[in-house]
Amino acid sequence: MKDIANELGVSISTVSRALKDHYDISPELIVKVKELAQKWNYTPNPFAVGLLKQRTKTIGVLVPDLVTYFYSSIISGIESGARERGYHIIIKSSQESSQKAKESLQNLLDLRVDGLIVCLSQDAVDVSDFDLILASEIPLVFFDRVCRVDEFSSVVIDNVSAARELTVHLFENGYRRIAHIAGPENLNISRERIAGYLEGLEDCGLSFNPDYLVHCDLSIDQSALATDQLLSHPLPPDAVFGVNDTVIFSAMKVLKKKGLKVPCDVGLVGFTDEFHATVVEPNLTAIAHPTFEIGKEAVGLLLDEIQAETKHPARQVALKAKLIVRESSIRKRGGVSKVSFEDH
Amino acid sequence: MKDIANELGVSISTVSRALKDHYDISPELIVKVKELAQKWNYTPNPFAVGLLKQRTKTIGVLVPDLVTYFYSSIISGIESGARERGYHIIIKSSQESSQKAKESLQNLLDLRVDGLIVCLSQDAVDVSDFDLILASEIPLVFFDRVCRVDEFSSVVIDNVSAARELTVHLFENGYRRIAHIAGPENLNISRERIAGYLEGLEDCGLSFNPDYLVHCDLSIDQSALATDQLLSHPLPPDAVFGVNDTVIFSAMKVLKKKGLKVPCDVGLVGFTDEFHATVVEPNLTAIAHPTFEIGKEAVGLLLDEIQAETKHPARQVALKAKLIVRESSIRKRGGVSKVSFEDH
DNA sequence: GTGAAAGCGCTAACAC
DNA sequence: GTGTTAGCGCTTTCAC
Repeated sequence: MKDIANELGVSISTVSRALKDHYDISPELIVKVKELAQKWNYTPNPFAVGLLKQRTKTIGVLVPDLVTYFYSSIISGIESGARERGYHIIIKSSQESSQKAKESLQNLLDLRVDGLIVCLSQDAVDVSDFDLILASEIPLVFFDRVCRVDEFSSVVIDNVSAARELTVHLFENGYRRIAHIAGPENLNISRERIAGYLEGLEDCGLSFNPDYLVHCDLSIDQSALATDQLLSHPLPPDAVFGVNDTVIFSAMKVLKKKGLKVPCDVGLVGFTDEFHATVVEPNLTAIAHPTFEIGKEAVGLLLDEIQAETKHPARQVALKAKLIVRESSIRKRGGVSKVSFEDH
Repeated sequence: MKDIANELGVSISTVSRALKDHYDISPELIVKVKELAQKWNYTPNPFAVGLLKQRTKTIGVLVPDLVTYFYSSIISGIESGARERGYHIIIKSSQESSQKAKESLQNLLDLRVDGLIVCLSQDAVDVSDFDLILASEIPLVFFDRVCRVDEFSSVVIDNVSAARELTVHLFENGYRRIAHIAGPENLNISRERIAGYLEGLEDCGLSFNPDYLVHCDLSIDQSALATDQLLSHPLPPDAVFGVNDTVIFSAMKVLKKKGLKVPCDVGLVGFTDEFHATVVEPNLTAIAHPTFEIGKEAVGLLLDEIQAETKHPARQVALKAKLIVRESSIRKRGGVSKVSFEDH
């Protein structure tokens, strides 16, 4: 910029104004300045601008894990939305640890991002970490695993009604002993899906058997253990509804190993994203998350808050999740399993 | 910082020095300053530092797509390596378009990142976009899909020997008409895997049949078409080696739909990452990419270049890829298919 | 051992 | 219409 000013024999501020089409700079000068800027491919130094304006056009994204399809596709939505509105994203993974989450959050604050999009880590119990954010007045939007929804905006899916729908779906397909492998109780997604499961049972006139509700920490190993536990029951369940992907795939492996057939002996449904569900055999009946949209919506809410003149109240957006019926919950005509046979 | 100086009745520069344990600041002062900084949770403004030092502790990552496991797991490796060394990552997706890649690259340069990690988009033909980077002297490391390896460092796997190994593996399992669905020829990965395929055929004393080498653009639809084309051959192949994940999964679906059994009628192998391969049925024999390590290695090379006093020459790291033998290429004992039967 | 001052690149209020 | 100046937050040379 200085060079341009020198070259054209004008002052730096004139150049600055010319570059932003300020109303009272002579048109010829504007053209000349812009040509030169182009030629020397000048781009404004974001640090200088950031220092001056206290904004960075950058948003921080904190997810529990980068590898899982669920998160990577949400990130894809975030990236796409951010790009459209001229923002950049800095990504951090908490690796499901609230300790690392805290550090990353601090990092992002230190970097002076304009806003944050966060999904809680699995072990997030003490959510007071977010006091810091509240104090700093940096807009934050949670997605999926949320907390303090009165204070921060969030994007979720309607877990309760989706879980209810899944449960009723299993009932309608002849399953009567419907079990649920739930996630950690500190997470809203676990609690809400349990609630929906219970509502679903009630809708169907089934009584709740506490033995059929087991918890696990969402790891492959623990899910396998949970499945084992269910199967070792004197009257084992004839259907399992899993809180998420990992749990369901793990359960499926255990069932196969024991020689139990899905959907014949045991029906299987879960919350999952679109990709995996169609790759396993049998294809999985599941609540499909609109992952890309979750990302888009989250970044939309966030940028609205960032660009708002006055402080927004927290908003909560619940996206519609869809039950996709595939093979794992539909007993083939005439293919009544021994388990369900005993039952009828 | 100003507040701390005022509070303690010293100058700003003293505070600055105290915070970095400068040798000739009195120890008591250092303690006091640090306490206050802690209390008011002061963190240096990265814009001010960036402006002054012309470095940002930020690296830009440009990938063809964020959703695919291959890329998301590499990003995970990058994030992890960057975190360890105190760097942050800004992520951009080119969505496989070289036009978008160019824009993103420009964005990242504008942001004054300290370095770049890039994987070419599928249609990258004109690699002169990178002249810009060379001119700007910002370190750049390519991974997987690379170009201009004399000018930029890169992290790849040894595609030629891996493809060769795959081909020989098929031969050893009784397959004789081995086809290859290749990717776009502008990509090094396609060319190298074709080369390995040809070497493998030669090793086995098989002659190369040009009909058995088809190209596709890596999309699901085109892979399906390519598979159809191979199957419609008067003497269709008894094994298919696919250039990557998508191609193989697509081929598998087509084969299933036509009622052909894998591995019995047609053997199937490919280049893939670890997750999907064990989820499909039959499990896929494949060259496993050490994705996390690719990311780690790339960020390692990059940070070495960033932190080097003098300009490094470009380095090329080739990681060992491993053949993981699973079900899709092993004919069951006695289970000779009609196709292979004709052949023997 | 500590302070004053310049300057990193840019903008905007205020001059003229 | 255009130039001058102050200042965003910080580091560092030079002075004392």
